[in-house]
Amino acid sequence: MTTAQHTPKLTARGAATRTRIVAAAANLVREHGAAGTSLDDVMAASRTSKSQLYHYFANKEDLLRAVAWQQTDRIVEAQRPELDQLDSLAGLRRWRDKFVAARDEAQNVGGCPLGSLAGELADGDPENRVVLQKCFTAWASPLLMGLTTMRDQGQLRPDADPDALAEAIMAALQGGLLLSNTYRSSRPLARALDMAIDHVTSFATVRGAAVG
Amino acid sequence: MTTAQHTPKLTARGAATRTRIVAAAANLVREHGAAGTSLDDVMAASRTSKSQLYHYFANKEDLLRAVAWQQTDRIVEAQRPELDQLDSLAGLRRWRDKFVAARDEAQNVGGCPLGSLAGELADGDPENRVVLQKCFTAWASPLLMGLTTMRDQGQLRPDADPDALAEAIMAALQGGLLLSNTYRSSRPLARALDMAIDHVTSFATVRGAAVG
DNA sequence: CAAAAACTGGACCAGCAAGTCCAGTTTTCT
DNA sequence: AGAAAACTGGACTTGCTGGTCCAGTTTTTG
Repeated sequence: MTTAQHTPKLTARGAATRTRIVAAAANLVREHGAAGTSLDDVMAASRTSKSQLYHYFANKEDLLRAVAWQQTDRIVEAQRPELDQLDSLAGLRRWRDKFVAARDEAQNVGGCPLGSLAGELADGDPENRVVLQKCFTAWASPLLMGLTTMRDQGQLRPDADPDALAEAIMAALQGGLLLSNTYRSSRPLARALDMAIDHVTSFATVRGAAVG
Repeated sequence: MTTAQHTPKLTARGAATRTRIVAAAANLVREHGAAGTSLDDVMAASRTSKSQLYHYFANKEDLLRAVAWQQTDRIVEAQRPELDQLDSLAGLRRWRDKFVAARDEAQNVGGCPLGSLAGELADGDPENRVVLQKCFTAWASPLLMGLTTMRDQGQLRPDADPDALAEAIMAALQGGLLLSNTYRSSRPLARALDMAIDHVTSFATVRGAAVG
């Protein structure tokens, strides 16, 4: 992904410091949520000082936006092996399995790092929403491409709308993660994703069913 | 719904005060989220004092749990006309339409009041999760009953699992609301719910299709 | 009608939050 | 080399937060 930020000129050391800050903040946000993460925590975890934070970021929300980018990179990167072959029903199912397994490994604690960020940031600065939208789009992009390929190859009927399908899958994913976190069980997520995949399957042609 | 709390003995005035506090807190939480709502805000909005808050609630989380109950009541109550006839595909679609319309009326600002509460409370006191689970269950309950009826009446195939269907619908709903809030558009919600209803439809019998 | 219990108001506190300031060091550029 | 710009540390300020305390009033109850 490498979602480059518009950071004009940075020394090697400066860039490293900035990266360290964002990484530390991302870890904290993943564990305690955005509101539950103080700048002091970020300072301690990244071994930096207040003035450095404000040297690299305008304010906390600005830092949080950078965290959103980083999370997106991280998520997309972690799922690259699966996302890269999301061009068949079988590939979609592998992606689902990996996701559910990952949640179980994390004992279903903590929702989607991007989803919780969205919940806390979406009602703030309008700039936040722009960033979050781009993050979701970036995340869904491999999904969208895979679905488009499937349709173009004739695995899905021509009337299948890859855009609508991808968006619905993302919704199922987010909602599933929220419920799974609340119930401390991967079951809601699994059911939500199964529903989403069944939905895609309902657009499959004979050929698509054979491939998938 | 009337999810009664275990409030031992309360004077008429005391009960009124308590209700006033919860209602005010619920409004604030709906607008600014749980973390964004201070007890001072609640005091001002409910015309009460600190000591009253702590007379009726053990601490902020306790108040927030009461808010979750109240939100659930409110949600279920608001949708009673539709939820009561959720025993056909047509009824399900009416419910969907009402929901999407309501979101558009609210200009898609603010996510699900219960969903955002879940995001912020689920990782705190374990008691929080118990309450949230009960809230989601209460919300999904009419859905579950409707789907069960549909299966028992032969509108859905015997292998349809009302429990799984209801949970998947809730996930689609929550995820759809999150994305709709982020995109300030009801489109993601509409697509997610359409997917969910299509999923139910895929279990419909000839008879069910006729009724729905 | 009194005493007990329920209720109320608001002053107060300690801690922590984001954000500011500035004096000093290191790196970069010419 | 030497000035400018980038970078660094940390003390400090201001405001708010959840939570405590207690003195006083109202309501309930024996």
